[in-house]
Amino acid sequence: MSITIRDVAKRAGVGIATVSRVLNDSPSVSEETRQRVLEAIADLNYTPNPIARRLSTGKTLTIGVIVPFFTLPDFVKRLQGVQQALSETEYDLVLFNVETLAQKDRYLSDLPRHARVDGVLVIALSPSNMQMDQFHQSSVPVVLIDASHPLAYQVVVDHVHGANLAMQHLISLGHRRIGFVGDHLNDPFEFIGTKQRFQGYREALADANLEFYPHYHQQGDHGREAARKMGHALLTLQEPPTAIFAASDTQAIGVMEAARELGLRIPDHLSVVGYNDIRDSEYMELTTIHQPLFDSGMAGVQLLLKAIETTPAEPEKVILPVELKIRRTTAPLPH
Amino acid sequence: MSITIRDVAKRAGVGIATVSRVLNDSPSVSEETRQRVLEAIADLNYTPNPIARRLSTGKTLTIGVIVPFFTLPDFVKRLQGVQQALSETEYDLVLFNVETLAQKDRYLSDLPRHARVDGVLVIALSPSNMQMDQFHQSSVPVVLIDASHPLAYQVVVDHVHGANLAMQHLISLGHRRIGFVGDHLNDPFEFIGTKQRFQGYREALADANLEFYPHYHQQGDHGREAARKMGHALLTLQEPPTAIFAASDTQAIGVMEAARELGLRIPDHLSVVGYNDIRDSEYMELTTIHQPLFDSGMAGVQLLLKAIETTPAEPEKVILPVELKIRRTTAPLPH
DNA sequence: TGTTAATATGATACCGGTTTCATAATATAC
DNA sequence: GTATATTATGAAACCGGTATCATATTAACA
Repeated sequence: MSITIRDVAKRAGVGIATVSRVLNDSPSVSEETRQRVLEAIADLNYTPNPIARRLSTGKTLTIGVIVPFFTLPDFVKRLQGVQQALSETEYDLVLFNVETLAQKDRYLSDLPRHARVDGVLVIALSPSNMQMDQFHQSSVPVVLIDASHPLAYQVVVDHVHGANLAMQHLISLGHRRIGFVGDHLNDPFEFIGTKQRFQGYREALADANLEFYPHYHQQGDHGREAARKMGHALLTLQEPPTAIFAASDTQAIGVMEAARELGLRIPDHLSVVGYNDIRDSEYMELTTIHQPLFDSGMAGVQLLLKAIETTPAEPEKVILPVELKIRRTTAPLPH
Repeated sequence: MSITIRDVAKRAGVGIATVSRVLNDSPSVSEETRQRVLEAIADLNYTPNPIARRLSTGKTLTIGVIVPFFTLPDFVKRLQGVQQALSETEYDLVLFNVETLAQKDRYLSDLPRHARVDGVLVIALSPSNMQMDQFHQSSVPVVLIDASHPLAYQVVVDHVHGANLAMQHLISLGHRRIGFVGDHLNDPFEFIGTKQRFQGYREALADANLEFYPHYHQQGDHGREAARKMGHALLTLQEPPTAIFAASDTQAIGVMEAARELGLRIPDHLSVVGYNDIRDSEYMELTTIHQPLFDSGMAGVQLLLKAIETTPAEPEKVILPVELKIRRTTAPLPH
């Protein structure tokens, strides 16, 4: 059917090994022969069959990316970084979207088998010990982005620190009654960011000798609407908080909507800090913690490619910085 | 290194052909032999190498998906439909993100070669005649989603009709001065939706015997911020429109922001209709044209798989319906 | 019971590349 | 001018599956 290396060899009057050498830029081909082969390749409009190459070399030139809820802006942004970095290489990106725990387990168990991919990038999901074990046994490198496992390569952000930054900012503005709006702490996917942000919230309170009031802590589904309800709940307490730290910008926006509905002006009556610094945040002038979503994807790819090429002994860990972006949704506590 | 079919054959005391038969559920294997082979497979923890299988069968079990700006909500939603549909099959999804014309051409030219993928799904990008030709020559099926080419399988939405619905709604409410906020008509990517919506706008005006005022037509970059500026421009005209049809919900939101800034209440002072019915729209109670983004992805996959399996003669075209969703951003023209 | 049909199975060619290894041709050294 | 090192090249093995085809075994039938 299609043109193979043997057709080219025949046409150029050489052996297939020579054609292969030309294709792979081997130095030991005479200039004359090389030209003849290149001509035959051009004449026949030949391109090597990548599948055959993969079988023969044992490399799939493919990276598997496992990502949960890939329509959510945070994950999309990370995925975009991954995509961008991979597009500059010869690797293909195979996408696995996870929306259920069953899918998570399925992909994490399937991918190390069969040598389907040369490496796996996992976004925001932490594999079990058994799953990590399978990766090691099949010697398929894994890199976790915003997830953790002691034996894995990781690209992480210190969300405890990020939450601390947000809280310190509010505290330094004089706020003492600070609410927290976040995701369910017992989410079955166990996103590490969720727990870490809450931990940072509590740490910062403790460091400032402020008591933790459980009713200032709201947890719920992710999304603007759920956050609006949580914000409403906080703001209609007998003694409402004067500032709210939201675990994501999306949730911060929900909180601000709740405030608006209740006739509270931001930042005059209520200070709000978000997290992630998504696209909309700058536009909405939201004070937030910038986390390098896109860069985390890029860094993950770099780490993975390194692991694939050199298979070093020690798993590496890259920690990316967070940054407080002060905009217009926070202000000193009025007295 | 890893375990092959030959190891299994040896262990089970059979030939490799028999193991292959067991793997592929061939009926002509005695129950006893089958059990012995299955046992050997389990003992050795064997899984067949998919690359070898691909080379041998000539099927890659892989679908290439070309999508522009895959972080934009509309495209993500379509992609999600594609992903969902593919996850129920044995096909892998290889993602190609397009952000420049060069990338578009590169992917559209590369993918038909080499038999890298069994089929290609193209979202919102229309291939050139030459590119379609290459697909035909290499007999790699293509399906276009929300894009067009006379010789391709297509899943489309009639945006002319959609725009007409939006306009008829506004006109029936008594509006006569209706602005249009949309993307650049001469966008180099030539998204068909852009032109079609504008065409629908003009058609509806003509049908209602309303004149088209060029200064009521704003075009600009996609995105909320650009739309806000366009909205501002329209609303500060000497004789501003009483209603605005925006080519996307994101843009409609921008327009509404402009209105708010100018102290105009919606829908009392200004009616706004969007397009797409993205997630936020329901929440914001935006009157909009619902277009089945997710479903278009699913339909595209179904069409593609059919094309791969049966290679029918005639390219098929699936037309998905649009629907006007009347919510709370449109009202009768006050007099 | 002999013959034919049906069933089960293994040997082997094949998919289209890469890689090893032996060899022919040429260059260099003595 | 012969011996040796270097360079260029092709034949063939290999990657790990699938598929064909010939054959051995068993069942069905006259």
